[in-house]
Amino acid sequence: MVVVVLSKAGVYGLRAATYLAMQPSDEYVPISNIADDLRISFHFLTKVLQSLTQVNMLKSFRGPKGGVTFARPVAEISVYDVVVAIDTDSMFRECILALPGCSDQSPCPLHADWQQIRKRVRTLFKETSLADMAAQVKTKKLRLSDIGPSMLKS
Amino acid sequence: MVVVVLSKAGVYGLRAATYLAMQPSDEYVPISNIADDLRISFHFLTKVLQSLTQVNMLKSFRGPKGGVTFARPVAEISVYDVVVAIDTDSMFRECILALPGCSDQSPCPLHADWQQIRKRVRTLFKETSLADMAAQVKTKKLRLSDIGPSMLKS
DNA sequence: TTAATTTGAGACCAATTACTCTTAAATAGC
DNA sequence: GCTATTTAAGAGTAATTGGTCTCAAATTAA
Ligand code: FES
Ligand code: FES
Repeated sequence: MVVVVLSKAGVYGLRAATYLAMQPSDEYVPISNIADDLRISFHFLTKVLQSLTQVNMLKSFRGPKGGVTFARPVAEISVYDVVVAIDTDSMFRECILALPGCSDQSPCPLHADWQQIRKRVRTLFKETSLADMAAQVKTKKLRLSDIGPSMLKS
Repeated sequence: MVVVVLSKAGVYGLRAATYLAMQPSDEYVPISNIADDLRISFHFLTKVLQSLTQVNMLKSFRGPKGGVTFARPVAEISVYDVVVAIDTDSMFRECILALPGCSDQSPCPLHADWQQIRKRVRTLFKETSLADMAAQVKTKKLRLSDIGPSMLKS
């Protein structure tokens, strides 16, 4: 596929990051907890979250009482950071017609309009922090898994 | 992949449809011509364009002097029509976090914003006709293949 | 020190998407 | 009728993505 806003890995990563942002910031949370609560495959999620630890967004700790936690305040981490770490930023750079060298200098017939739209997506992702995401889920009881609003462990 | 604006098939279909919209509307154009000019695999493009003939957007004709041509005026066919015929409209319906049942009634934390953005994409696609696309390429000499502006057969 | 718990790394398998190839059917022109 | 040209249909293959599994390494606690 060519013009992809989010891959499955990106989706799982974002959901997990939001979930983790809802937890006390000083505790390591086992990936198995996240996977269980969000109904995501534990092994797959482990691999996805590794791309976040590799860019030092998460820190991890092995062994009993281990898990993952954010390396910096969730108010300072944006959806964009998460998505790009997992899926790269190609969606924000590449031509919607998949022509090489998307730019204002060599535009395709949709370039001007697509440019605007993807800028909006970028702005949305950049201006939404994981703290915002977590707050939405908590205060407005929005859903983060397929099991309805806040059947999460509360 | 989960949130996909355009698949490769969708991209090829759109490029080919735009190319075809640049040709005289009363002639059948062989798919091999389109494939050659746009540097797309002939067999793959054939299959992609079949989804357009199957929804009666294109009509086709076999044999010598055969090919494909639009079944109605290109001013009346939108980018949206082409994209949906090839890729379905799932991008305009499904949750960006891939949660089941995207709607204002059971929103995820990104729903309100994502709703707006995909509505814009939808509007762009719906309001851009293939005649518009063709005119852009012709009058502004924008590119439609990877070989620079209008090295198409002119 | 041993056993249990947890992430890390990567091999492996499955599913989906992208692409190719072969054969058939329709049509034109000789 | 015969041959060449073209789309139709679909089987088959390759590449990418999604997902599983195994084993190693780190850490805790008994
Ligand atoms: S979106 Fe096509 S060239 Fe930029
Ligand atoms: S975009 Fe997530 S519920 Fe609509």
